[in-house]
Amino acid sequence: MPDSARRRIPEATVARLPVYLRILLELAGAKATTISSEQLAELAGVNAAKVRKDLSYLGSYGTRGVGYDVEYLMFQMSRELGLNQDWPVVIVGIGNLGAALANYGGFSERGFPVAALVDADKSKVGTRVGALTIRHIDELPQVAAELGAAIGIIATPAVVAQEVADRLVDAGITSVLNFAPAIVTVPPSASLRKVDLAVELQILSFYQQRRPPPAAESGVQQRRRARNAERAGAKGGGSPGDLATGVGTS
Amino acid sequence: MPDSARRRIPEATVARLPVYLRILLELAGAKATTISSEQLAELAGVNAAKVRKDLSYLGSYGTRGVGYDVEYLMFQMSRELGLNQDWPVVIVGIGNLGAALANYGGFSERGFPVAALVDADKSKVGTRVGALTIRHIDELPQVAAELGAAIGIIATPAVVAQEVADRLVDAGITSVLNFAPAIVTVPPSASLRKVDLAVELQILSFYQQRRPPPAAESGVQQRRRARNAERAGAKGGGSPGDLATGVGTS
DNA sequence: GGTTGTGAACAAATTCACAGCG
DNA sequence: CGCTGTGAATTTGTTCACAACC
Repeated sequence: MPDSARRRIPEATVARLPVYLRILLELAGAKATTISSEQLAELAGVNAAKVRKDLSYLGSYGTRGVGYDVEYLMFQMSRELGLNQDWPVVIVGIGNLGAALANYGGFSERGFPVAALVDADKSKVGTRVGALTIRHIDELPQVAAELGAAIGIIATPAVVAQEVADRLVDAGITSVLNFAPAIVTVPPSASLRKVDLAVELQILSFYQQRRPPPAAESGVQQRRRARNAERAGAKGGGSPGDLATGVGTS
Repeated sequence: MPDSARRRIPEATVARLPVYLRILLELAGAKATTISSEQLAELAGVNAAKVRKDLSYLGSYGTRGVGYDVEYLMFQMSRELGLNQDWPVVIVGIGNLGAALANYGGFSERGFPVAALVDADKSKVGTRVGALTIRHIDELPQVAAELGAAIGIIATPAVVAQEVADRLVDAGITSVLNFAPAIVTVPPSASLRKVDLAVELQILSFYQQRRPPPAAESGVQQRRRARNAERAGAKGGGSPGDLATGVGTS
């Protein structure tokens, strides 16, 4: 199959690719060279058929009887996800959450350097958080342009979330991650995702009282408890016996 | 339809109920007495048919030709979600994120008081964060028992996330919200949800380069740009023009 | 033998469209 | 007339199961 001629990748698959990628990264660090769909499924907490279907949307990058080459799969997946380049991020609203996100190393590590902090509160402007100085939200267009930022994070109170989203879009930002507990919309030309912490707890509350959920969201296979599935060896330089501590179960 | 005889509520619906509930809360604060599925859909950023289907799983609480009674719907929904009572929460891992979550008022406000903070780092134990003193993770069973905590939040580094989950479950906690970028599993008797911040950004990165996503996750209707969809009419006592923009909130 | 890639079966979720009721 | 509640149609996502291939 040539490099082109690819189907449109389903949304559900797109949401899982980053999880696979993180696992591949760990595998590569553990010197694994290949991995089977069965093993990857185990580590990702999903079904093996799903892994194969998901990966097939990227192309036919596996080898029958062998599995997938870890490095090559990582490369293709990163490319598909657009993670060859860094995507600088602007955080709007430097309260508790905004400041924590600014200090959170996990973003830069994974290719999303926090490049600017912005707030509407003039008493905060000029203050430093980590290595960055907070700037005023009115400067958003300049700030975004300077950095070539494409992603904005909203960590403001709910009441101003929509206004902030509008200003982000006006400043040329096309991807928005909203942490404010409010419904926010962006034009079709931009993308939006949201994380509502209290909503997550409320969902848990529902299942707290009744039976547990059907299958625990996007992860967790009940049979075969993954448990110490950490360090996944696979055949490669690494110690060859320790993959998943229970891969070929059941 | 009597009070019993209810279908099993689909997972996708459960995930949206808290969003509706938040909107109803704002509406009630703005003195709205009734709301139609059309208006609620607008405010929630979803399709009206979906709202009606979702609400129908709770029972037949609407009035044809009129809409839903805001207070009554709130009551039924809270009951269904198990939000009549508070659910004390234990946060494990008081780093940047854990501390921010501890200080985040949004949890207590919505019925999830942060009741205890726990960390493995002895130099942190005894330290205060807000009104709480950090305790050692070895005390988890006692802490959980003291508070009757049912929900645990994992805000630790990825490597210890599974171990922490195990200890939470052993301590009698049956709902876990995982912020660590690692796959964690819990026994079928417990529930699990996860929030992976970097994964969210990576998903956005995918849509950044290509066309925008099919319909922007669980919100946003492209047609009828919600925008100033604020003020959801609704016949009620309150000044009928001021609903959103700063609903009852503080 | 082992493992992928995928068509086909199945299941879940969404949307349509309209009867039924206030 | 307006709006709910819901069967039916459609779309999306998951899982099975097996031929193809290394």
